[in-house]
Amino acid sequence: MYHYNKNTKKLLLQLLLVMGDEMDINYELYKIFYVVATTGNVTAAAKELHISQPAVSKHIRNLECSLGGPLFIRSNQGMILTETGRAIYQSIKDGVNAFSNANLIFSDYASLLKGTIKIGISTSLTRFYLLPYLETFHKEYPNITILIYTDPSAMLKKKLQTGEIDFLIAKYNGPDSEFSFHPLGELHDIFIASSAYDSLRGKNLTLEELTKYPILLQREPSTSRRRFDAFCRENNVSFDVSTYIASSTLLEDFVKIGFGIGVATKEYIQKELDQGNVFELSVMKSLPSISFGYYVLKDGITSFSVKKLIELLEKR
Amino acid sequence: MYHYNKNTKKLLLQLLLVMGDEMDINYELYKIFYVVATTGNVTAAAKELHISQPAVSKHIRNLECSLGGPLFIRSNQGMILTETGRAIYQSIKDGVNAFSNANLIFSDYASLLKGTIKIGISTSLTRFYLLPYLETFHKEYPNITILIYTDPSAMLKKKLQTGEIDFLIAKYNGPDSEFSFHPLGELHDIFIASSAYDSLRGKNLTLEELTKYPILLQREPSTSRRRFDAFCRENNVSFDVSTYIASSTLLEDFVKIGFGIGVATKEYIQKELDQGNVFELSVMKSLPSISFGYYVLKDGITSFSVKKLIELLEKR
DNA sequence: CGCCGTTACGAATTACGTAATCATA
DNA sequence: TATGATTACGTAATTCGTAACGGCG
Repeated sequence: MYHYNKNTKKLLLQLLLVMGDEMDINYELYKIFYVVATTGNVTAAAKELHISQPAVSKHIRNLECSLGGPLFIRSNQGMILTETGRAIYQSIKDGVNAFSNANLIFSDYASLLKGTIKIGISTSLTRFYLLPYLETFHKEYPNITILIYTDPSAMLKKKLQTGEIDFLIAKYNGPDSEFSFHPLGELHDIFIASSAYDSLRGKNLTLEELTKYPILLQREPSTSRRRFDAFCRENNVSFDVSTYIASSTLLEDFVKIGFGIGVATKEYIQKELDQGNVFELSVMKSLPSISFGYYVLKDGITSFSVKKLIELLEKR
Repeated sequence: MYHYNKNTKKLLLQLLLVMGDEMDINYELYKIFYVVATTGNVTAAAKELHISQPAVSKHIRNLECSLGGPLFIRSNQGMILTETGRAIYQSIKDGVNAFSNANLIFSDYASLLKGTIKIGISTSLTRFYLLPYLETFHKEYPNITILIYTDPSAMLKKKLQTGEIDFLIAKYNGPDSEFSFHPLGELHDIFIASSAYDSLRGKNLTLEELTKYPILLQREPSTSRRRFDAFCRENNVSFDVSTYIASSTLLEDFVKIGFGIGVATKEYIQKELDQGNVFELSVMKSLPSISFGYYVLKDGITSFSVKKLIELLEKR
């Protein structure tokens, strides 16, 4: 009744392996089985599967041969499950549902109903640049989890390498072999002072003149610091750095109470400038502007949600 | 990065159907995905799947194309699941397990660790014939459920037609279009009497002589009764049927208390004969013997367990 | 150079659909 | 005769494996 002329090779393998993982049966056949079992009808199943009736018939036969026994009782009224067929039906249904579920989950991710974005970015850049984008993004995709990592940029690059974060927003740091950089904007370092230095307000100063005043810099060996040092060397000036400050907000505070002249990123302290707590010194040779943007791994495989957020960032 | 050059036709269909049942993805690809995800390694997966490395690689690519997004991050160290890949992994694992489970269940049935046998058979035939076989069978396959249906044979044949029972053990009833009959043995109807008729013991009687005595027959319009009537017609004798008895055991009881001469199947009452409660009358013209055996539907699709039991019955 | 994944391509298999066949109500 | 399953068979598509390639430590 059953023609075991097929799968001879596979059956041999199976025998040689002495009960393999039972994964050797073509899963497509289970799909066909499921549809035929639920419809009880090869014709209807064929329609549902978008293949011809004989194809379905043959698939069922193949499954029965692969397993080694009948699953359906054929009649001119349709296909009725045998006892064995009924016995395996539930498991196969479970399998089909599980696969459908996998599909749905994938769809959730693809349609941004689910997902996680891990961003490496400094708090300053977050406040100045990222926050409004996150607000927009979160409004549209409220179920995407966003994680912000604020380690120093050197560590963030390591995390980007290892995949701990999806991408990194930071200042441009020269060409790189394993990351690709995409600019998003420009930052400008400026000299700032408080009312204690009101005499300097409005004056167009030279760098030499500035060196007469105490300068406040960030302590941390950041790229900003290195750039400032390079700037000084290039212009043959040397500042009397009175104090190194740990954080940029603290630096603002020191400037405000008149401790000295600070070097800060204009965009980060725009609010302070607007409020008049500090003012920008007019210097003839301005500090070089620096580009910031996002870094991603060069292979560029990113999740749907990351793609979408980056798309949003690049839109403007 | 992804080449959507494949499945164009299927994708079109999917679009036209506006979110189909999500069954359109080749389930084989899920199997491949599962193995690659668990091994984290295309090479190892290829070995496990008994196909070549490039084949696995291409399958994974096809799955990613079918779904519409990446599932793995490729590296020269192996394959790492993306967030989305991790998200669907569990469901796919569930599906694979469900299908494996279906396989195991099938194996249980094929190896007779599970199963049900529904037999139609009279109580007499059960006691006389079937019981020892069932004992043997049950000893070897204790987990097979055996159900005995003892309706009249006409109803049992209907149940066999509808599939309510797997096969039917009964006396031969002439050729049949939808059942096939396989003989298992012979039954012999005899005339019996108790000590009240001791005068007849040892005598070689003619049928005419027998007609002088009251005859006890089964009331129910069984095939046995019809055969007996036919026998009488053929031999031009007419019995004075004093009493019709409902059941064969009751008939024995009536014979035992000397109510008359009974017609019974020798094999069924062998114990009574051995115990000397009743004796067989020696009649010159003996009642015709009748074959009994099992009936199955002509298409002959039976479960593993039914096959095995029938095999046992036919062995001797 | 070895490991691992991908691409290319020709050969073999398979899956498919059309048409014909069978069986039953 | 109509419905539904199976068989036959030629075609078309897919799958597979071999070989070659590319990146990385």
